[in-house]
Amino acid sequence: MTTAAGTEEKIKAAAREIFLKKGFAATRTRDIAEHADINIALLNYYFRSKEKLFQQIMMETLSTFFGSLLQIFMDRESALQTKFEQCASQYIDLIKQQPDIPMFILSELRAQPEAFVQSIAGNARLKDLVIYEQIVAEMDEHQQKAFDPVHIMINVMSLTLFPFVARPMLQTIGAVNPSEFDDLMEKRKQLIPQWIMEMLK
Amino acid sequence: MTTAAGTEEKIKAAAREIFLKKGFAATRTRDIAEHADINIALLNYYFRSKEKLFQQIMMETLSTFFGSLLQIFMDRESALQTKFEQCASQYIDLIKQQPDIPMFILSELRAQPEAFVQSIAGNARLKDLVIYEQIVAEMDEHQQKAFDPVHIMINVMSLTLFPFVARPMLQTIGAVNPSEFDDLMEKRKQLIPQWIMEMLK
DNA sequence: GTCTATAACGTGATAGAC
DNA sequence: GTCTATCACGTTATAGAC
Repeated sequence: MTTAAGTEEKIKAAAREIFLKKGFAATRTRDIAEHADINIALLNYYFRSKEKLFQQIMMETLSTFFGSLLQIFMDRESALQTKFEQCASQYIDLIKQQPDIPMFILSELRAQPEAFVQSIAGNARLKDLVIYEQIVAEMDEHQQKAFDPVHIMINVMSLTLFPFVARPMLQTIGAVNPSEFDDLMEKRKQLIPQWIMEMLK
Repeated sequence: MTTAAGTEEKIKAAAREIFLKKGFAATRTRDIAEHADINIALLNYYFRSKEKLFQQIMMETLSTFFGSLLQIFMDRESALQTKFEQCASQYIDLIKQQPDIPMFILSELRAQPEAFVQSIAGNARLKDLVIYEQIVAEMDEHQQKAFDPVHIMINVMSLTLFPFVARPMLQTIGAVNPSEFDDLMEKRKQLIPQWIMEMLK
């Protein structure tokens, strides 16, 4: 019952790093074990199987990814533009620290269509969010009803997350070089809210 | 030497479908063979190895994906807004037919950082494109120099491609339901160019 | 709890008959 | 060209000693 100093967490840290980088199928338990300075037997002792370990990592990652966002979206006090600013700023900071998160979630969610549905949703549907009401109100005020408000939500996510997801491609086609990518994203913290507000007018 | 009626193409079609859906690591040659109604031996007879087959699929996919785009971007006759319209329209049509293309390219490009560099780039760097010049000119005209023109290129791609990439996630969080997704993307053919032009003012 | 050794299995690839 | 049968290997998972 007595767990050696942080062994379990050490394994999880290694698993997180490798799963996030290579995805479930391309990851070998050997790599995780080696990276955590233990052996495969111990990995299975703690987590029973590669699959179980993966699910745990996935759940925690989803929680990190959606958790902070949900608070912003449900705040009844803050103005709409403030929400967009917080959202862009917070996401860009989070993903700078763990750049593989978006790609990981998107690609593993594609592979396992239904496995994680209840862990994400279950609670809130998009149209129940405070931010969604605010978008609708803002569009009404400008007699702007030319399109579905869902586009706005999609755009916030697109403009924020896509650059991280597409980073290898963007570098390959020479759109950005590695050193200036961070500055570019820093600047987008300010630009994205502006662009989005403009779309509502 | 005599190839049986379309066997090679039949295998490639099956490989394309499965590789695009599951990626290299998660795909088994057995699945491809079964799907093509042949056996593994024949697959290796034609393509020597899983890796070789994959590379062929990848090259063709990259060519499909970037080929048509490059023509639009290099056209000296068409106006900037026209380019954005063509780009959004053409891409959305293309990806509607093969919805897995963007995710496939992005995730496999991450896995194989340098393998396909020369096949994509080699020819044109972003800043040599006609469209890039036009964006710079348009921003000058509006005394709009508040940000790097590269943001605009990134935004076109983000707004167009991200919804496809994030489709499983968007459905999971109840942002869109499967039946209305196509309509949403159809509408974006018109919206994206408008949004982008607005950003330049 | 942690290790070594090994079992059990799945996968990519080939040999050889037709 | 296409098949069946099989090999060779890598991987996950477990048994059992410490």
